[in-house]
Amino acid sequence: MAKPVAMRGFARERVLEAALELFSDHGVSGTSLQMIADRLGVTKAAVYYQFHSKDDIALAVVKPVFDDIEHLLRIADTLPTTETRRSVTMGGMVELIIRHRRISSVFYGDPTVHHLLEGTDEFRVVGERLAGVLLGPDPDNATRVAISMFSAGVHGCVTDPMISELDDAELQEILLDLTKKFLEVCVPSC
Amino acid sequence: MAKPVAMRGFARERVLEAALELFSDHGVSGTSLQMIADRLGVTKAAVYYQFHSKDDIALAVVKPVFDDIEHLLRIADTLPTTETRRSVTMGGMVELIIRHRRISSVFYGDPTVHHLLEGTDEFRVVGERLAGVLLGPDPDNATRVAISMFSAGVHGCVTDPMISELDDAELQEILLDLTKKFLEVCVPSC
DNA sequence: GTCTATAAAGAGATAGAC
DNA sequence: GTCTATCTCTTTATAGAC
Repeated sequence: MAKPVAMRGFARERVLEAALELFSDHGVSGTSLQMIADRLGVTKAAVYYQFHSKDDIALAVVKPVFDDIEHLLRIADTLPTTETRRSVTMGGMVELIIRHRRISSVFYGDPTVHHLLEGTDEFRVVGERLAGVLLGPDPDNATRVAISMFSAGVHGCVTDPMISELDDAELQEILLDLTKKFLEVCVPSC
Repeated sequence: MAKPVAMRGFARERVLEAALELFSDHGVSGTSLQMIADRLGVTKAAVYYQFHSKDDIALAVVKPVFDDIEHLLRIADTLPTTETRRSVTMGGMVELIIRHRRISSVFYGDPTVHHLLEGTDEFRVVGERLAGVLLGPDPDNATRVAISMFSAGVHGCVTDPMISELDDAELQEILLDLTKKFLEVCVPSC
């Protein structure tokens, strides 16, 4: 007899939730399948039933973020000018990163995950499209640096312990304001 | 007969150099002593002769950065106002991070290293003093977020592959300019 | 100061019982 | 779908020869 639909896939979600917490505490390389299993009170074999490898888990954890980025890029594609595409994408990224506050910081800057994403066409392509929209056509060096600093800054800031007391709404308001000012002053072509 | 002074400690430096390259490619957790030994063409035991543990290597790699931060903070301590202390420290950090371009990015945001540094009084204290100078007395939330974004942004940007073609001098010029503008526009108390 | 050898623990992953 | 048990490889780290 099949399990009710409402129950199906719950174990998978629990693995992802536990993995996310551990990844963000210890990094992906610093997290073992044993640690994930222990946190769930199950054995490694039970985890392997849900995912074929540790890489699979890491990719499944980040997937929702890339899905949202892709959605944002589809919206940006409908906009008429380079400038509006860029500013809408930057604002959208801020909201998106805060929505996935725990996830995005885990993966931005983690070399292990970087290599994993580079080796996964689906994700690499999204990253390249995002960079294309943020940089615009023929970006000069100052623009490149400003965009890089913005991206790293937002990702890094949302999980900075110094900031952790701020709730999502408050953080988003401040970050959107900073983003607007930053864009006006620091990106030459705006 | 003792080894000539000019030779002493060279093996140690070679270990640190190899470790730095591997750490920046694979993260600290993703790098094993075997990988370090292999890159040097020696055995693990030879590495263990120079350092008692992997943590020791990681701490020795970051030490020069913290030495320079401490030097910068001593300079900042001599300045009269909160604002000059902050702007001089921010500019100094930009130069310092570029000077240690390969090192600093490895460690900023790496959870393994974060825990290691938190557990080492010498380094934790420097980090706290730095945060104190950058934040100033009684920082509001917007200042906290701006400073956090600045720190993460500079660290993340210097090793962004998108930026890697820029040489140190060019990158420093752009980053110092961005820092100045950012400080004027984004930090409320300035 | 660098080696071989090895211990002891933990990693990722699989097979097969229930 | 979850377990026990196990395999194989790698890890950190030490002991002792040279």
